[in-house]
Parts: sequence; C-alpha cells; structure tokens
Amino acid sequence: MAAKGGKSGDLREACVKQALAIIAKDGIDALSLRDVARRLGVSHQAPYKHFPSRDHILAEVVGRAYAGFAAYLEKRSRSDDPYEDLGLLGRCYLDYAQKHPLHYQLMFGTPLPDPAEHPEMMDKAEHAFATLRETIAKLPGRAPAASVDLDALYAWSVVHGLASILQTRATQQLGIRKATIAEATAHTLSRIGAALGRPRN
Amino acid sequence: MAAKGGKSGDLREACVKQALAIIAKDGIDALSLRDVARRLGVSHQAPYKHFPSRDHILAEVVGRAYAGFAAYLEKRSRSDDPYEDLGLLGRCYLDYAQKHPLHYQLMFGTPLPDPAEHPEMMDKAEHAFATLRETIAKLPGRAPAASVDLDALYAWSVVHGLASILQTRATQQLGIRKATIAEATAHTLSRIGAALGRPRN
DNA sequence: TCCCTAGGTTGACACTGTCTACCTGAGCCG
DNA sequence: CGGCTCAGGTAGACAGTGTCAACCTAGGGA
Repeated sequence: MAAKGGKSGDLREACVKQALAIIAKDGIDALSLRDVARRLGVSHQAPYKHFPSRDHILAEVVGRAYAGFAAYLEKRSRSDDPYEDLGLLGRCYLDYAQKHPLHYQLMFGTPLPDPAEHPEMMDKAEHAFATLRETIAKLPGRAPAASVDLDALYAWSVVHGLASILQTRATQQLGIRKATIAEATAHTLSRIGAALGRPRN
Repeated sequence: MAAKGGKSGDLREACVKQALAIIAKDGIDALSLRDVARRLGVSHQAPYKHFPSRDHILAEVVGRAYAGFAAYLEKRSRSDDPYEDLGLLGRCYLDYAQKHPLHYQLMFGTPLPDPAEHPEMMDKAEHAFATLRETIAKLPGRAPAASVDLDALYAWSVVHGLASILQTRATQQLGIRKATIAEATAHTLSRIGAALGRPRN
C-alpha cells in the first residue's frame, strides 16, 4: 500500500517533508521514523524501505538544506566592484540564515550524520565557502592562494558566527536592544569590508 | 547503597563526570542516564535522585562548561593598550575553544536544555560577551553604548564563527591546508583589529 | 505464465526515559 | 530510647523508539 495517492517515490518524498516538519516543530531530537510513518498513515517500517536508518533521512534533509542554501547564494545580486560584490554575498548569506533559520541550523547544527557515510549530503556543503573564496580572490592585492583562504576563512567566520548568534536566544539574554540587532548585519558587513581594505569614500 | 566510596554528593558528582565522559566519547545523543547508572554500578533510577530528568544533568554539564570558560577568560593576560587587550582576549577565547573543543561545543551546540527551565545553567553564559563588550568599550572613539554593542557583536561573531568552524571537519573537506589553519587565529584577530580601527605601525 | 523484486505490513527485541512502590539508614525530637 | 521522617537508594513496570526478521502483494520482464 503506497502512501496516500501515489507511487513509492511519493512516500520517500513524503517522508522527507514530514521529517522536516517534525524537526521544524520540535527539533532534531524529536525526529522519529515511527512518528513519520504514523503521520503518513503507513506502517512503522515503511520509511525504512527508502532510508536504511534514521541518519539517512536526516542526511537527506540536511543535504537538501545545503542545496537550497547554495541555490540561494547563486541567485544573489552581483556587482563589478569587488568590495560591493563581497558585501552583496555577505548580505545574501545572512539573509538566508534569517529567512530560513531552521535550514541554517540543520546545516551547522550538531550532531549531524557522519559525512563519511553520507557523502551526498555534502555535495553542496562546500558551496558557500567556495563562493566566498572566489569573491575574495577578486579583491585587490590577493595574490597568494593562502592569503585568499585566510580571508575567506575570516569572512566565513564572521557571517557564520553572526548568523549562528542571531539564531539563538542569547541576544535577548544579553540585553542587546532590538535596534542594535537590526543594525548588526549592515554593521558587521561594513566591518568585513574595512578589515579587508575597502577604500574609504 | 551510595556510589562507590562516599556520600550522596559523590554520586551526584560522579554522574556529572560520567555524563561528560559519555558525551566526550560518543556525543550528546549517546547520553543515557541508564548508561551513566550502569557505569557507576548503581541502579538505573539512582541518578534521578539527583537530577529530575536527563535534561537536568545535561544542563549541569553545560553550566559547568560556561563556568570553566568564564574562568579561563578571567585568567587571560591583559594589556594597557586597548587594541592589544582586545587581541589578547580574542586569542584567549580561541585558545579555549581549541584546548577544550568538547566544552566549547557543549556551550554552543544544539539542542540545549531550555534555559528558562535551567536558569542556573546560564549563570556564566553571558560572561564572554560581557567581557568583549567591556574590552571594546575601551577602544578609542566608542562613545554610544549601541556602537559598543554592535562591535562587541561583530567581534563575538568572528571568534565564535572561527571557533565553530575550526571544530568541524569542514576545513579538511574544503581543501584548506593545515598551514593556513595554523595561521587562521592570528590572521583573524589581526583582521578584527583592522576592522575596529587599530592604528597601523 | 512464472519468477523476481520493490515496497509494503506485522511482530519481536533491546534499549531508553520516566513513573511508581518499596526499603534502609541516619538524624532528630519527644 | 523509640518512633518518625526523609534522603537516597533498589526494583519493576510502562510506553516509546530504532532496528531486525519474516511475510505478502503487485507489477514487470523473460
């Protein structure tokens, strides 16, 4: 008995969607394949026909988050000015994290399924860093590759750090005003530019 | 029957230590109070005499990580020069994350026990940010408090982002050389200084 | 038409967190 | 001194989970 209204591919897809819904509502810890099955009206073992283990379905969910993130970054605005281009990338990165907190958290949260056992999960995982690298390589004075890597690491640290921090309750608990939070993205991106030698107007 | 060789406080302490050992070895997901009890040679219910739930023992472990982190930062070297002072703080922060990856991950990993239900877990959670704030407030030209908060958020984003990234396998997968990683801390701290207007020698 | 396989169902098992009842020893009070 | 209370344990039960194993059915291909 296939899931309501379709072929087996539909059950697989329905499992992924349901897993995401459960995680969205109650967190990764609450993900239970039996719950998934129950919600889809199939036997508790049916999801295992498509995913050998709980980790596999989680890896699928995470892998899709990476892919969605990569696609989002690809669609960003661009500029011929390298500093502005970098700013637009940073902006896009943080926008994604803000608009899709769950997906962002899925990508960088712990514990994830072991990448060695789920290589396809990582297909698009490197995209953000690679994009940062390329964008930074275009900045003036970036000759050695190691220097590009160092600044790409720096930039990634900043945006990843801010994205992560903004997703926690920490900012509320630290007594940081909402107006300050609202300015944080622009301010932080400005600081990246300053750090990387953007000319002052 | 108290745990091997002592009063009940000893079982409580032993539970915390064992929980940390289990987490260190197999990750937070592997933490099981029955496993803790088994390893300590007590009945499976005994840990519940000291911790009402699994979340409570986890909150204790995390709270101790925060306290240890705060103590570590308090012991850092300091300087009269505000930029150098900031650099020393950043250095200390990243050193801690490097020397105590498990503890760092415990503090910032998801999902944590609900802070609202475990307020004592957060006793020292704000320390790092508060310290960053104070240190940045000493930099020249930091009059408005909101400006201090913005730059403290920026600096925190950088160090937290880098600490997090360096703890994942991501850097290996991204083809970043070890030599580059080794330089990342110094380079990133230098970039923070540049971003925050450190005079050039 | 027959066989194989994909994709389901069902039941079992071991493990977990938590609830409940019970026990013992120590300390305190009358 | 004896009785009571409580802290801190033991043991058993229950519900839920992930996973293993056996079985079934329908569709497709030879």
